[in-house]
Formats: sequence, structure tokens, C-alpha cells
Amino acid sequence: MKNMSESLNFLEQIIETDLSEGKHDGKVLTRFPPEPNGYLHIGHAKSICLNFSIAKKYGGNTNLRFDDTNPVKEDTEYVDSIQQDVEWLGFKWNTPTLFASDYFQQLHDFAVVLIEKGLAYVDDSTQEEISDMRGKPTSPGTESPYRNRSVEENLSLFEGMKNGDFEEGSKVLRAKIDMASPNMHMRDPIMYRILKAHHHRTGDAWCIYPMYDYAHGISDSIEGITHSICTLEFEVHRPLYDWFLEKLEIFPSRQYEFARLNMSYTIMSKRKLLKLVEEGHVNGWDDPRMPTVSGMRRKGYPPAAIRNFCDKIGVAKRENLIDLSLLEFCVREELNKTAPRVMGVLDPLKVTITNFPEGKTEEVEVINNPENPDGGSRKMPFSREIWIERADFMEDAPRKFFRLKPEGMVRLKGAYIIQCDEVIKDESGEVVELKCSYFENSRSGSDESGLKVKGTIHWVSVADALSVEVRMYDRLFSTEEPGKDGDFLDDINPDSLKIINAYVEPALKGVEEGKRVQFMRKGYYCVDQDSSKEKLVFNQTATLRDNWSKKK
RNA sequence: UGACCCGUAGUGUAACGGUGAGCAUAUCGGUCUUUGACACCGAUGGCGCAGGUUCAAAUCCUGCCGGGUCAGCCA
Repeated sequence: MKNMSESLNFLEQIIETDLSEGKHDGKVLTRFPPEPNGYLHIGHAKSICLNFSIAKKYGGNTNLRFDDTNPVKEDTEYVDSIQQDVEWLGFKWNTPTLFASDYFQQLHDFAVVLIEKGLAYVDDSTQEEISDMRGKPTSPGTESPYRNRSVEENLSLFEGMKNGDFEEGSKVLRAKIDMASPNMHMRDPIMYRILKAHHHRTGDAWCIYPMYDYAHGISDSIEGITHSICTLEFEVHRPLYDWFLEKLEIFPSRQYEFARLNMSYTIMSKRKLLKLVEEGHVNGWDDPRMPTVSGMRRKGYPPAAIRNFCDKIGVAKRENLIDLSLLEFCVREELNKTAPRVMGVLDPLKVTITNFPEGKTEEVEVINNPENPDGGSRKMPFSREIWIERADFMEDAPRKFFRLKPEGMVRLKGAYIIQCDEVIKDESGEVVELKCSYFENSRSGSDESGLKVKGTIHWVSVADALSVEVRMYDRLFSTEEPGKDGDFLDDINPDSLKIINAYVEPALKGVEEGKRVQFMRKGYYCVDQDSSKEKLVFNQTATLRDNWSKKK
């Protein structure tokens, strides 16, 4: 009988077949090849988890290699953030960080080999001419008038390109393949272009830079990558990937493609993400509303939750749109196990316990995490005046509302049962305070009152409460597929951020940045980097599920 | 009107010619509960269509329909 753990995705099947055939002496080496021109997002996380975990599963390794072949778009700011994000996600690459730019010399030398074999030529055509001659997917292209230059001429021209003898854009090196190929990528693709730009690693050493199709496969081959896993849009590039390795007769890396992640209410395009940042729709790449790894980290998503999510969504070749709620489920699942429970009142209503002595403070003991037996407990001050959640009181409550109502009773979590005796309102009729009485013999843990109450609510002592800022986040977009009908900016949710003030229990004083907690009955929150000694700032990571409000 | 890839519950993903098409999530009920959370139980819901091969097809073949990708000196 087959169970889940035995079922393999299509990439695992390929690897197991390769292994059984003894390919590459049973070695598996994958790679994650980001271009350092943007921040990593959840879509990259899928690729990272896939590459690292599949290699690990089969006793192999994974290289981190920056695909830095386009100096005009790339920057070290991105190489730093990308490395940090991969590490944070929990993965280690065993070689030093690699760069395609480390292979510029080899790439150049291989290009010379191809020229010598008569398989590459220098083309003087303009960009427009090249584009025109390429033809259309439905009709063949035409050959460039420069296509049949002699090997010697090509060699000397390419040397000239390398030496900076020619203007940017005046010449390119092209592979000589087939202008009539039904595959556009085989119509004499460009291998090198002249770019008199400063590279973030090689400086001004080069003024010709290799194109992706040429550099990527050869870089894989140089490193001995056995399984080069990329997204579906590179599928039509594969014949070219193979062509270079075959003609050069170097290590036969193989490329496999999977469907990229799409998620509801989310955009994944680097260009659009950049626009959100640049136009100030969000507060930077690490804004907790961003689907970036840094944004999710700041929002309080644990790396284990993201890994779990990537595992759950699986890998296949069909287009997909994952429910955002699955990610949220994974986040809650992880946090439920790991986040200590604390009390935080987000929308406070004052309760005075009239029969509790003025000025007296008692300590009650509260379990830190019922899901974690080793989580221990802590003390919480209890006094005559407390804050409760405004929504935990209802004047005209329906029958099944088992929180506080006039003359109703409720358990204060970890403390006493109280009864609501009087509702105080202001002149506009809004409830501003509740006068309650407590049952002294109902103390949690030693309850001898015999009272049975259905509801338990959270609270904090007014005198001891910490006033904190809480940033409440909702999804950044209000439509499932932002931009599906028109401009994606029109689908931005205007209420994606609300900043409120809340009261939390004093045990939270001085908690470290990044700490994740559950505000009991409300949700998970994470201490933001904007916190100061005077004022803590929390980001809402996720709310708890709320079946009650759904039922209503 | 070319080439390549892909169609399994709302969503995602299994099945490798042979149980009643499984699992997760979502949705809806219920049990439990000093978190209306969590956990647990149950329900709704699926093989794009049509042929063919076969004792037997989600699975193999053909056609159709639908979706995606490709015409950067981006990756």
C-alpha cells in the first residue's frame, strides 16, 4: 500500500531513475541561481526549498550561484539580502557563494572555441535588424549578411569587442544555429553583447557580457550541476541549453522545469514589487504586507512555516494559483506550537471590580503555552481595574453569546469569575465602563465556587498594563488576481494597514525584537524593529481563526 | 495561423493498466475546551470532451476543446 511519504513528485522520479541508472556516480548537485536585481519572494522560496531539500533527500548538495551577467541591473545590496534570506529560510550551501561572473574568463574562452568550430559569429546588424531578421514564431527568420564571416575575422572581431574597440550595441556575438527553427531561441541567439558598464564584482575588467542562455548552462556545467531546476518559461530554452553543452563537449548538466508559484491576493512580479516600493504603496521591500522573504520575516512568519508551505504545495508542471489561506494555515500551525501565549487587549473597555480592594494587587499564574508541556508559566498582576476586549461585552447579546453581558458571568483567564453588575455609558450612549463583582473563591486552579461559566476572556490590569503600538495588516490586494482586469495598483486594498494602540501584560516589557507571541484569543504578533525602550511595536502576523464571527 | 508544455473536488497535489480515485487546505456540520483557538469526528465536492486499444483506462493511442510559454543586446 502506498502512503503519502512514498509518493514522489516528477523531479524526484527523474532523480530516482537517474540514480538507479548510476548516472553521475549517484551524485546529485542542484543550484539556486538568483539574479541580484531584487529581493527574494515567496516564489523564490518555493524554488529554494525545492532545490535544497531535493538535493538533501538524495544525499547531494546545492550551490548558491548569482546569475550576475547584466551589470546594469544588478547590485551588491541584493546579493547581501538574498544570502541573508536563504540562510534565514534555514538552508546552507556547502561551497562558498558562487557567481557567474567568476566564470567570465572561461565563458569567453568557450566562446572562442565555438567561433573556431564555426559555430559562432560576430554580427554588425543593429538591434532592430536582428529583431526583424529573427522572424515570427509562425514564420522563419532570415540569415544575417554577417553570418558567413571567416573564423579568422570572427576571432579578431570578437577580440576587438572584448578590448573595447567597438561601441555599445554595434556588434554582438551570435551562435550559428538555425534561423528557420520553429523554436525562436535557436534562431542564432545572441551570446555576448557589448556593455561598457561597471560590474559589481569584476569592475571594469570586461566590456562584453554573456547572455543568460549562454552563461547559465555553461555555469551549471562548470560546477557539475546534475539537475538544473528552473521554472516553466525556460522550457523552450532547453534545446539551446543542451546545444551549448553538446557543442562544447562539457559536463552534461540537464535542465528540468516546474511551474512557478502563484498565490491568490498576491503579486510575484519583481517589476511590480519594485513599483510598490518605489511609489511608496508599501514601506520598503520588508514591509510586512510584501510577499518578500524579508517582508514575511518582519511580519513574524517563522521560516519553518514557509518551508512547510513549500512542501505542502508540491511541485508539478501545471499552472497553479495557491490559496493564500494555505500559507496562513502553515503560519498558524507553526506558531500554535511555538509562540508563548500572552494577554493583549486590542480594543480596551475598562472593568472595575467593585468588591476587589482598592490598591491591592494579586498575582495569578498563567500557563505560557498549553501546546508545549515544557513551556512553563508566568505570573500576572490582577487588580481592581482591568482592561477587557470591547467585543467581549455585549449589551443585547444573543442566546449563544457566552462572553460578558449584563448580569452575565465570565471567567477571566487564569484569574476569577466575574459578574457584570452595571453598564456605564457616556452621553452618546457608548459603553465606557463595566462595574463587575468577582467571586473570591473562584480563583483559577483553586475554584471552589461551583459556578459554571461558558466563556473565558483575556484581560490586563490597568495599573500594570504596557501601552504598545500594534500594526494590523490585511491582505495588500482585495482581488484574487491583482491586475487581472486592468492595473494591479487599482486592486490595492486601502485598508491593508491599521495602526492601533493596545494594552499588553507587563511581562512583555523589554522583549527582544523579532519575538513572536500569541495574544490570547486574538492572534499572533511579532515585535517589530521599530520598537524603542519607551514603546513596543507589534506586527500582526496572523489572526486566530474565528468561527464565532463566521457563524453570526 | 508554428513549436513546446499542461488539463484530477473551490484550491493544490497523489495514483504509473487492476480496491469504493487518496491526502492537504477551503467550505459546512458536530465533539471537546479556563483561548468560540488548537485537537478530534463527519459531510459536501473531482478524472476537460469524444473515440480507440484492453478482460480492465485517470493511467496507453488518436482527434477535438481549453489553458500556458516563446518574436530583450533581461533573467
